[in-house]
Amino acid sequence: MMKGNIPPATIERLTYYRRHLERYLNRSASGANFISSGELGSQTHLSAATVRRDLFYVKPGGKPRLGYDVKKLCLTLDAVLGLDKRWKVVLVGAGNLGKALSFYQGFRKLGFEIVAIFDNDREKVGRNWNGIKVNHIKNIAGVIKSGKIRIAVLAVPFGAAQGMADMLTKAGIKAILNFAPVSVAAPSGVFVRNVDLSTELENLSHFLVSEA
Amino acid sequence: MMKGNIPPATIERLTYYRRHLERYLNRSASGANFISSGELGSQTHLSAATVRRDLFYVKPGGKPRLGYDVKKLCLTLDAVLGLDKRWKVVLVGAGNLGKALSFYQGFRKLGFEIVAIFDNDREKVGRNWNGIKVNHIKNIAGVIKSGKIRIAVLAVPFGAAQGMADMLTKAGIKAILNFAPVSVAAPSGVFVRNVDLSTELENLSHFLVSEA
DNA sequence: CGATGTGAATAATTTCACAGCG
DNA sequence: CGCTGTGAAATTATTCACATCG
Repeated sequence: MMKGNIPPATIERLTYYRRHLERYLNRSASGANFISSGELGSQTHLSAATVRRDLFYVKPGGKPRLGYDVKKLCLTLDAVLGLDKRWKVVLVGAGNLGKALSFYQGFRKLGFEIVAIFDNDREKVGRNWNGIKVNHIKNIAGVIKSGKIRIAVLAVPFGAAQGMADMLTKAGIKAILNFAPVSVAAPSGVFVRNVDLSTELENLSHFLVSEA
Repeated sequence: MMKGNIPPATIERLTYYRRHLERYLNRSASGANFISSGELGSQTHLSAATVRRDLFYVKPGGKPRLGYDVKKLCLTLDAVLGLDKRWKVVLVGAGNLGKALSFYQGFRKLGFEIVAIFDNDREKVGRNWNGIKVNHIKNIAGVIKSGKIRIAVLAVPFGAAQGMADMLTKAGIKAILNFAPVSVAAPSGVFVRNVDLSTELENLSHFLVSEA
């Protein structure tokens, strides 16, 4: 791999580019198909300069007057984003959000497969969601270790998040996507990404009150 | 209001601070209760310098040797973030994600109330979720206008997102939280926030492949 | 003192602008 | 030509460091 260091802001946009390029691939099965930084920018609502600067980090091999070979660019982005592999994922928390995530089609298409779901509520244990049985949390370390699973999605309440994150890292998890409304900490070497749905709404209301 | 211009990165963190302060408020009902930038920083996994710089934008009125009056700080943040008001929200898309969002407790607590849910699937129209009947999409403009609703949450598939966003802005929506895996555009004066669950996972896999 | 508030320094990100290639 | 690739400039964000206040 060894890709130098790509800024986080760029990584985030690379995933957008990849998704929009997918449409291109689907539309024309024909051989050579090129896209310019300007076109990709207008599709993603970003400037051509931003697109070129971002792609610069991954050595996209664009051609003057033509742009980027879409198929080749996708392969390059997949390698950078780790989408050329399949990833087993455990989901912790079988509430409404956990359920939505377990049924979310987008994950599997990108190579992320939820292989186990855990909760501490005996009421929920044993239910079958999208082909996966909800398992009791006490079994999680065993499943992670025997399956050599490195990615976890956390969809548990505020108070339970940090404790679960600790349990996950102890069991060998290396990357956590946390949906609890509290940012969780992890030892270095473990990557945590916090997504807070309420925060996102608050951004909107701040915009509305700062207008006028 | 008129708060000067607060950087987007700071706004995002202000919402975190607010959430963590909530715990403080709940724990001690006693009168004066102060928190320092250092304490707040260690709770949120940020540096004291970042906390002070962020709060600087909202004139928090901290006291040397003591820190910030928690109750007063909450009120200040609420005003900046628009949490001292109640916001009516429409939800578009009654799939699994839409369902999780409609049952999500966090929104209502912050003053965001989902008052209507829309879908174009006749199969789903009429169902009752958390006290709200799923309505047909054809009625959305009327509901938005008569309710003077300004915030919408979009949880529809890729292909439907931009069209729906256009319909929403035409009906008077001023802020959109978009969960579709495509960023949508809107005229200036309308604020769009894109949240892509797949993107978040891709950040994790990039981290895992860039290690080693 | 030990905390805030805040200029100033540093770092990161975005944007510009243009040489050079096919 | 019209595009990429890429230094350099501009902007934005973070961190430092310290005067100041209760």
